[in-house]
Amino acid sequence: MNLESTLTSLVAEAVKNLYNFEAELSQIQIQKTKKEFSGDLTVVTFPFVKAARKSPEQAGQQIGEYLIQNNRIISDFNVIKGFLNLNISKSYWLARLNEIHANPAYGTASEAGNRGLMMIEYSSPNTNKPLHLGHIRNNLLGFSIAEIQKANGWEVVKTNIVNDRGIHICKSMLAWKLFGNGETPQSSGLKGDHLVGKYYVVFDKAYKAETKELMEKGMSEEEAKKSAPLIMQAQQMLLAWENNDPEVRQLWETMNGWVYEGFDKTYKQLGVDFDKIYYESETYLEGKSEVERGVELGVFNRRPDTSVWADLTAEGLDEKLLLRADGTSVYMTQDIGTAKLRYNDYPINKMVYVVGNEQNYHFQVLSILLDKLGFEWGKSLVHFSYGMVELPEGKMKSREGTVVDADDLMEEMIETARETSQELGKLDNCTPEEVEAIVRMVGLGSLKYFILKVDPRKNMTFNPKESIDFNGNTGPFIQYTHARIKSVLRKAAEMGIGFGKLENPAIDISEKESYLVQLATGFPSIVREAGDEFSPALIANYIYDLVKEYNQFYHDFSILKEENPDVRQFRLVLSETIATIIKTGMGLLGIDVPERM
RNA sequence: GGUCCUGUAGUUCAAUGGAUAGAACAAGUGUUUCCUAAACACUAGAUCCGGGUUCGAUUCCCGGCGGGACUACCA
Repeated sequence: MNLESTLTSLVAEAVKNLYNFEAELSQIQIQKTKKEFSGDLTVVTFPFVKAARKSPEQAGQQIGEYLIQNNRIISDFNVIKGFLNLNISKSYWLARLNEIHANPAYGTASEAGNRGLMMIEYSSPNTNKPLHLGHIRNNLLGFSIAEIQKANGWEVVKTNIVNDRGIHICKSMLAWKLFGNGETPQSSGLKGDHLVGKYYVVFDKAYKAETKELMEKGMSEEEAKKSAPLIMQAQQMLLAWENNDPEVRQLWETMNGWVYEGFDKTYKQLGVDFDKIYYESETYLEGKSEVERGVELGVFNRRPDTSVWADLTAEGLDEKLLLRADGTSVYMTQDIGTAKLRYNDYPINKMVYVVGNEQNYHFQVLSILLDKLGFEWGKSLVHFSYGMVELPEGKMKSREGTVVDADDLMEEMIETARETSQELGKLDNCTPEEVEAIVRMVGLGSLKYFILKVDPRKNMTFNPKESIDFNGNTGPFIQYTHARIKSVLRKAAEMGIGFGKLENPAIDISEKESYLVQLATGFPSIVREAGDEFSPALIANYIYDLVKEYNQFYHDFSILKEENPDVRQFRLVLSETIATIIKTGMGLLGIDVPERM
């Protein structure tokens, strides 16, 4: 039983005995004492003053006295208005520190997978262009949430649905065929996804030129866009693809293959991975047959022009198209099919989609449609919706070339980390391999932390210059603290100073130190909360707090020179504990922490 | 028009309904015989507006105003 719940029942008991009042557990609020006040934990006594018929101060005083008489953990208390501040005994904190220190998996669930199977879809790229900054947020959030849910006892299947078919890839294919001169990743030296993306841009330019020309001949913009030769050829290509035209299929396989090679490198650099990849080309037919089934069930209806619609006006939404008049499927159709296949493949207890908030409506509809089709899990799917990433100059627009490319950005972050550590002479004693590994961890850590510390729902501004900062609430600041602690511990080992279980409960530790232990004891509940709320930001900000507190206390403190061996041992144990929490916590964010830097 | 998200220092971000709304960046000044100064300390500045619920509201509810997304026979 943890301290909070012990105290909660104690307070309930106190209130009952003192005032003959049966408090509900939710009325008893235990919180960390604010830094400016003396004490470790605070009981809010406002809810009891009515029943007690006492002033808040008197009630606090009485409850405090009761607690101190009936419990050895509490050593002292003070009352300010309706707040009863409790001091927890030092020996309690020492005992807790021993417990935490002895558990290398501290903060993560002891039994893996006992809560069921959670499938988490994230990334979900189109194959016509490389990944950009927006995908980075998606990938980092998806991966981190998966790690956090694992730590909370879920079995997790990470999945990716690749949009490998459709008009977009046909545009790239057509442009490559017409203007590519047989260029390949090998011949051009371009990464595969970048090469295919290049031809997507080529298409767009040529297409624009065509529509402009048509408009100059007096055609309306809408008409011109529809009848430009290039777009018509692309549509024909899509049709040929659906009809299994061997030549088109061959080109499609080749170009998608290039893209996958490129994506693999990006994913690897970013440190994310998947357990199962679905391809839309393999799932979209399933969606069509599900929609047909819906028509037979009478939950969808077919119009005279043979297109199929779902009427969602009863749910306060509009009507939604599911199959076009020509029988081809739309995005929604495919998602229905993919969902069904997934549930056939895995015994899923919870399905999570990590997809941007521009698709909130889509998932609202998907949930209802699956429910209408009779899937009992339809209603309970989770759309983990996150906000857009904007640049200081505004939104990213591919047309205006303001998109930040994922590969370039990662490379830039690593280079900056390299330059900074060179300037500071930090890595002079390291081998080239070590340097490489460290600057990579730091550069990527900086990027990842910057993105994950923000509430996912909010749109965020990414400033490439400011993000490459190594001070303040940043990844490198946390990594640095970890490295520094490790350095002290190495030194201790060299000096032959051992430290294990703390035996002497009588040593005098300061308020600050017991506060640090207290913060450390809060780690598991933070992990749990982050799981419940799907919030990596919670963990990020907790670790920053911990690190900041630790630095304030130890920045000029010579642990190894401490004369009293018991105190020295305590500080080493505390430091190592904090290093472990940093490592575990950052691990949940997908961020590596170096042993030295 | 409709649905959903969002509004906190100059900027980027915090705050289970609780105490004097926290950090960081940016500016200035200090602190290294020491384990790593990529650090630490000190100095100013903010809850969009109006109601309601409550002992108590940045938080919950209602109404404005501002920002964003969606509302495609695109994916």
